[in-house]
Amino acid sequence: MKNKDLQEQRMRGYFIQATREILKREGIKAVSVRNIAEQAGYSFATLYNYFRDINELVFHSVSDFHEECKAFVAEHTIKEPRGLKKLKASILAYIRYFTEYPGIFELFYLTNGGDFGNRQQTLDVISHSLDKVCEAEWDFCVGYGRFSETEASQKRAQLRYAVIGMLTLYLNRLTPKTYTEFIREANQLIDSVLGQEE
Amino acid sequence: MKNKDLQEQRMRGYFIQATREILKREGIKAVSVRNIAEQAGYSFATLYNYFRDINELVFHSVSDFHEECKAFVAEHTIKEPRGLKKLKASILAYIRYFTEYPGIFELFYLTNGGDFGNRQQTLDVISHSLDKVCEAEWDFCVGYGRFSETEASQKRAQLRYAVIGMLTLYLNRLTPKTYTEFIREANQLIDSVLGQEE
DNA sequence: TTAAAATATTAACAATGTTAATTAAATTTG
DNA sequence: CAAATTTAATTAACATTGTTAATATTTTAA
Repeated sequence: MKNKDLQEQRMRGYFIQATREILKREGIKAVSVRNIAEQAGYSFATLYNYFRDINELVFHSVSDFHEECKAFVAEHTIKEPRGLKKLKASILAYIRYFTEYPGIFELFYLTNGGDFGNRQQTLDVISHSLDKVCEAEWDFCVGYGRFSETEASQKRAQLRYAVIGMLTLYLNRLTPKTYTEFIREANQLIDSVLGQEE
Repeated sequence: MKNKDLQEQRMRGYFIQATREILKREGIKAVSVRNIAEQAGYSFATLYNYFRDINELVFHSVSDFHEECKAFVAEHTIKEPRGLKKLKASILAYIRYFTEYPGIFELFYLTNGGDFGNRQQTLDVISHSLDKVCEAEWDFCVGYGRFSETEASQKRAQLRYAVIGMLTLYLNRLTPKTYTEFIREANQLIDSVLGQEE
């Protein structure tokens, strides 16, 4: 029965891939059972043979996007010198990823997910998304004494929450009104938490 | 034609009131044209004689809830000594208001409002909601030299964003998992930003 | 090749927001 | 005060949503 599993996985993959594309391209409001199925090349009812409901499908994408985000940040900070500089650049790249794909931010933080499949695992991925992305750099900074352990953990928490708050207000409430202004505000915030590099 | 206006305002009031009640009681997912109309005692189509669409109705509640929130905070911090103590208590009360009425948090920060009526005004009310609630206490702290102007504005920004981020993760992503834990985390965050009271 | 099982599709339902057509109410006018 | 007209409220209808039940089709087994 190996073929069976393989085929089933393939089928699931088609729907997952379709969902990812729609999410990234048009955001969550464009995701519908019929939309996904069409993009996958099947009838909308077929979807229910492979997924319990549309939420399972949507939230399955979370881990994938988290990996993509990590790669995005790594790529855009590769030539930064390790330490505070790279830490700050990573946070800015994280912010930039979500401004480029606001639909993914919506999925991660704003979508009402009272009822999604892998619950706890998915929730954890989301909640510590920024922490994970910056993990190595935090360790590095603590390693060479830039921050104490408790200092680091305080600042990490401040940034974890503040970055989500900033993105929420900007992407969802248009505050600040322009991207330039928003990025300036983000820089100020990060500087004021991490301290100016000297 | 004074009666006309009066009657129209009354009618609008019935629908607005109904919307407020549903939002507070059951959150935004329970808000529907037919639901509102039933609670208001009219047919669902009547609603369209007084509001362009359901969004106008929903977002009209924002200012009201902001006032209510301010009153809530004032009431719950009335016996705190002015200054840092009262500032911190105000932020905690603000947080508590939204944990008691998560539907209102959803309305303020999480609902996709690409298209609501009084746009800019409503957006500003939301974005500076915490700032407004704490305005007097910030001024007081700056007044007696506890913080410099720039210090205050940095910390104010940090808290503005971080509080929204915390509430988002707690109410929408169940992190931390318990209310007790969440409040502990909130206290830590506020202390680490404002500095311990000595 | 035919019988059985698995899988995909169409049809149907309930709920959503919104608009058009229709009925009821209020107001103005003779 | 009664009839005509304007205003307001309701019912009907449509397009979209997620989901399930009933069919049609394809694949597998004998």
